[in-house]
Amino acid sequence: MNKFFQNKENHSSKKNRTRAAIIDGAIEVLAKKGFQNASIREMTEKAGIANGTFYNHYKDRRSIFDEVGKLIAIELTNAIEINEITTKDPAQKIINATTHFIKRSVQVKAWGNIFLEAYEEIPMIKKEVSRYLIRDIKNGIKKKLFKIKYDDFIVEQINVLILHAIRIQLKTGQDIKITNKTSNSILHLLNYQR
Amino acid sequence: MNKFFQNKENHSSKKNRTRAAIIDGAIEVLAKKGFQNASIREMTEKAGIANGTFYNHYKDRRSIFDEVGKLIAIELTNAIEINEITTKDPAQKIINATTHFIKRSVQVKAWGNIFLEAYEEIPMIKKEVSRYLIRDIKNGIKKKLFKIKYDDFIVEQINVLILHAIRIQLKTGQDIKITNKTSNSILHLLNYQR
DNA sequence: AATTAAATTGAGACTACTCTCATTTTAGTA
DNA sequence: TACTAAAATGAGAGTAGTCTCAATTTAATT
Repeated sequence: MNKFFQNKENHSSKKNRTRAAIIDGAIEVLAKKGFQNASIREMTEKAGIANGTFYNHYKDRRSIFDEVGKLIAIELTNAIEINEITTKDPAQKIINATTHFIKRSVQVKAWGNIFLEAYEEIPMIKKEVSRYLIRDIKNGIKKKLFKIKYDDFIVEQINVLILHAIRIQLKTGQDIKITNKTSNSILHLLNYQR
Repeated sequence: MNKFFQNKENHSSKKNRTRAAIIDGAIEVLAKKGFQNASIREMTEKAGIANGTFYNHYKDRRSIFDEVGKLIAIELTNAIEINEITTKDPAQKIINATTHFIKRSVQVKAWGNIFLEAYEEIPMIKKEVSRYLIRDIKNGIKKKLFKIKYDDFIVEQINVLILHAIRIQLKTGQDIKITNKTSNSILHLLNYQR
């Protein structure tokens, strides 16, 4: 089992270590079974703790899902931050961010799968992953590169295309062509003047 | 309860009438609870039949979901056929079909909700609802109206935008502006030369 | 009307969970 | 080391379903 969040808490309090174990267990089960079929029993089994312990830390399945979803959104957004490029071209920035976001989501399959399910369910996630996109779109519009008026709906449409690229690649394997086509379509939506 | 499919079978055999009752019941429950939480118990209650009767007609929840999903896809595609316009402009045809498809999906909420869930799950649905779209796209490319190469992936992207428009309107109410923005984005994806 | 075939019924055996709580164990502190 | 507060435990009560099958009812046929 991937102990990503446990490893972060190795030297933290017992409470935090147990929470992290639950989180890692939950990620495994949520990714494999989806929210509705992810039982708390199986999460605690994977985490190596007793069933009842779960309830010392979380109220129910929904609350662990919320926490896991947010943590994953933050980790995936990190992939954007870490790989940010120095160009001033907003189109380039968007393509770069999109590419790395998709790449990471597909490489860490459990994250990708949970992200797909959590995106519509947890409002904070939409915000978290849209930050850079919104900044670069507004910038591109100001520079007259994108011949559109700014509109939240177009941001959502772009997100939906990104989610689709992730979904496909989680199903049929990593494929840079899919990501490139997605980038291309995003620029079309933004009415990018080449 | 909406008895749409039962009404079609009013003068059919007992077997067909019972099946139709199960289908109508299942639609109600699937729309309200989603696939995973739609119990067969509740479906048969709504249908006004005994629990065990379900199993004379369907193997399990998945098999009724498949049938319902396909029936709904066909009904929604009907909304395209019925409203087809005579223009030869493929762009117009696509916008018209999209508009009516979204409208119907949003008006019959149960259908819209089930369609959203079934689209990725049941391959036949993707095919069924893409038929007209593919025809018009190919036509538009031939006429040099859409400056792209034909690609199944772009069809999927368009579908994904349509699904998104439906999802939003099921959540926040019918809104022609959302549909229009979606149509506009579809033409952008097709690189439509105005 | 009698017969047979088809369809329906619902009790109940199974399965699989959620969540609580009295008890035990562990960690941190004096 | 002894103490105490925090955390973990897991048995079990409660809930909610799936699916089967012997018995019954209904429909169709002769």
